Amino acid sequence: MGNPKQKWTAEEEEALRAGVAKHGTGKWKNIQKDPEFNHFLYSRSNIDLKDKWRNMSVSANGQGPREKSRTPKPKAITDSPATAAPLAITWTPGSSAAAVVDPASTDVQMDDSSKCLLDGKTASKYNTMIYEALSTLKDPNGSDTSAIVSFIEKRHEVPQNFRRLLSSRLRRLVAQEKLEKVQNCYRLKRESVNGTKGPISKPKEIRPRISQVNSYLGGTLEEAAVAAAYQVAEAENKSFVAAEAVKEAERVSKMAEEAEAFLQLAKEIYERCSRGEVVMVA
DNA sequence: CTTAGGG
DNA sequence: CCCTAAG
Repeated sequence: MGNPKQKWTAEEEEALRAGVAKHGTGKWKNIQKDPEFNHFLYSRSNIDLKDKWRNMSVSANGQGPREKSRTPKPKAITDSPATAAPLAITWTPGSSAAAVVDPASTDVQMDDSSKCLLDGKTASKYNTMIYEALSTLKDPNGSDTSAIVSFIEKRHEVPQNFRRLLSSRLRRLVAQEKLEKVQNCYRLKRESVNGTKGPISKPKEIRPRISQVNSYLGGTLEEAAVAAAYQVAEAENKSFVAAEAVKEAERVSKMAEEAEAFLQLAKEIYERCSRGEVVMVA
């Protein structure tokens, strides 16, 4: 849950620079796959590397306009790592502008401003769709890409090339150990505090919330009806998930009861022993 | 599926 | 980060 925004760490940037130095510009997939860098870049895709390198380059150019001789993307393979892109930047979704961060400060901080509420929900719309599909399909062996695609297509508007996007997303989620891949099937994996700095995964509270039928404001009545149908389906899905959670809670509380009963038994045995009685335990 | 570039 | 167009 710590990666709706996924800020780049200093380690990742270093690995990217070293990777470019080793493989050259444009070999993003190789860099990502390289075992030497994969340790830092496993949660990034080749496309992410490309975007990041572009951002670092513009940042470097923007800072020192007077010195343009230092080309940040050398085609030639350089022996020495860390040739360019000295500054760290933060990527902003809405605009092409990038905020420059003080290079002196180690950006190993976390936003304690705690966007806890937005945290999980702000995740790429596609990730939540995937979780929705997997938690509903509940296939013990996992669901393959086709099953997931067809499920999502029933409730959300998706682009034409959605299948391709979906598979990339799935692969990345597997890499982040958020999902489990069996053969060609993907299964929902238990929430674990993975390598990325995620504080403590708070149990997501399940509250069926009636959201507005937006995105269809300017549409026809029919479109609104379709949207409403989607939301009904989604609500049903959520109540199903909620039911599962209740079952789990009941199971836990039953365990607690048994534990307490056992504790009572132990007490009694202790009492009788201290009175000198001989206690036989069957 | 991978890159490149625009949004 | 998402999307689209090409190899």
